[in-house]
Amino acid sequence: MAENVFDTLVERGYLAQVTHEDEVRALLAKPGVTFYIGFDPTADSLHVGHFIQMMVMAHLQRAGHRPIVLLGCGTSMIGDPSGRSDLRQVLTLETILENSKRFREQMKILLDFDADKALMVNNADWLLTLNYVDFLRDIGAHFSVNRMLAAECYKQRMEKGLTFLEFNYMLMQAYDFLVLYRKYGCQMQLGGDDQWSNILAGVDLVRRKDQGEAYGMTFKLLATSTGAKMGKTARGALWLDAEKTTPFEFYQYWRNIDDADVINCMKLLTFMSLDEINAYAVLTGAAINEAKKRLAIEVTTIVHGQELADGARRQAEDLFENTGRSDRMPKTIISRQQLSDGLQLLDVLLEAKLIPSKGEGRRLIRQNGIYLNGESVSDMNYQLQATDFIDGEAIVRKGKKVFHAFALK
RNA sequence: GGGGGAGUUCCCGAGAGGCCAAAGGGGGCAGACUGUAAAUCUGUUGUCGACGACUUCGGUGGUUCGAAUCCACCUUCCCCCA
Repeated sequence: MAENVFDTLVERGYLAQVTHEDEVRALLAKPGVTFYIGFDPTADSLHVGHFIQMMVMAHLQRAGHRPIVLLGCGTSMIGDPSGRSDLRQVLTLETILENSKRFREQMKILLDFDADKALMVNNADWLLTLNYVDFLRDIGAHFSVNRMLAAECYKQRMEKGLTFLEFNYMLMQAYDFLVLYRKYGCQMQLGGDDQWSNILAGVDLVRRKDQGEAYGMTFKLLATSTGAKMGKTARGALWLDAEKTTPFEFYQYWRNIDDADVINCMKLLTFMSLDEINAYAVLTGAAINEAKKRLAIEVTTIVHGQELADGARRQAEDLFENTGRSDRMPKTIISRQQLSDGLQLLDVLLEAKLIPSKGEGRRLIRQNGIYLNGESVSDMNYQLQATDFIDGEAIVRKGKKVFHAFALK
């Protein structure tokens, strides 16, 4: 049954705001609509926030529409002030271009670029060569500063201060839409809900300049049931790059998600059918763990592929449900010579980066947070001994969830 | 261009010559309880050869027995006026 993809997006809970609900729904009923989402390459990897946007594009592409991924190398030179309380660090063009290469690769995770079924373009191609006066007369004339200042996205910045550089960001993004409309017949701009003001500006501009049929739509930002931003780890964002967030860490993030957020995440981050998801929604208590496992394997498979996802899942099972050791766990090699010379446990932990300092290590030991082969260590000056290596391996656990193997060579 | 204010530890934010490694909160980490969840409670949160020592309060110099606190210059940010 060919359902309207617009309804799918609504049902799965992506939708936040639409400029013209009825028209957009009618437009998306028939395949062939070209739409775009912009991504500013301000970091060297995409993260889960971008992943949601990619999921939306994938749903639309599967329904026969044509996505344009707009790499914002030009806009990154400015920095989007929307919803930010501080000035973005100014990046060099070199960094931006390097980042955009990675974005380009990661987009292929969910989008099919064969035979122009999806396009990828870069706004540096038209923004960097703009003539200032021409641009002001042609585009700037259509913007009301009064309206811009009233926009929600600048609220925070009205208190802390906003530079003219950043203030121009909205014009750049609006101009992007106009360019894509003219060049590719792109009719819709999508984005996270924080982009609503910028998207509206673009829709207005296309309508004013070309009397074009332009529409905009935003999607909810990934948030927990309590409203906090989701996708944060101790070391920053939850990245899609396996070098920055390992598949195991990635899997574990979803495996440990709040009960209240599992179903929502399934809808937003996997392609599981709503029927199937609803079957998980009835679970209560400890049974919800089944839903978390399913969520984790589904998302990890999409992002890292089946092989790595399975590896992550098995590592989790080995560590938490089975023996407490895994062939895949992080490992540090220790030589017999080092051991016989005398090895302080604290030094080794530091070396393996399980602790950032010895002070932290001592605190952990004092609070019973370090385990050697399953036994809590209480001696701060503990020296590793040959008997600690069972089958040539000593397993250290920090807290409940961080495992590390030390192998004797 | 003129005037005023501010930069403190991961973040917010107290401190106003010794009692300051610096209140309080948030966050983080660990423990208890659990279901690898949440909530709650407890402890902890600069570094090290650790009842001591060393390095931190935007930067550089200075005053002082002693400076996050006083002075000078520099720097960044904010506010008001133009």
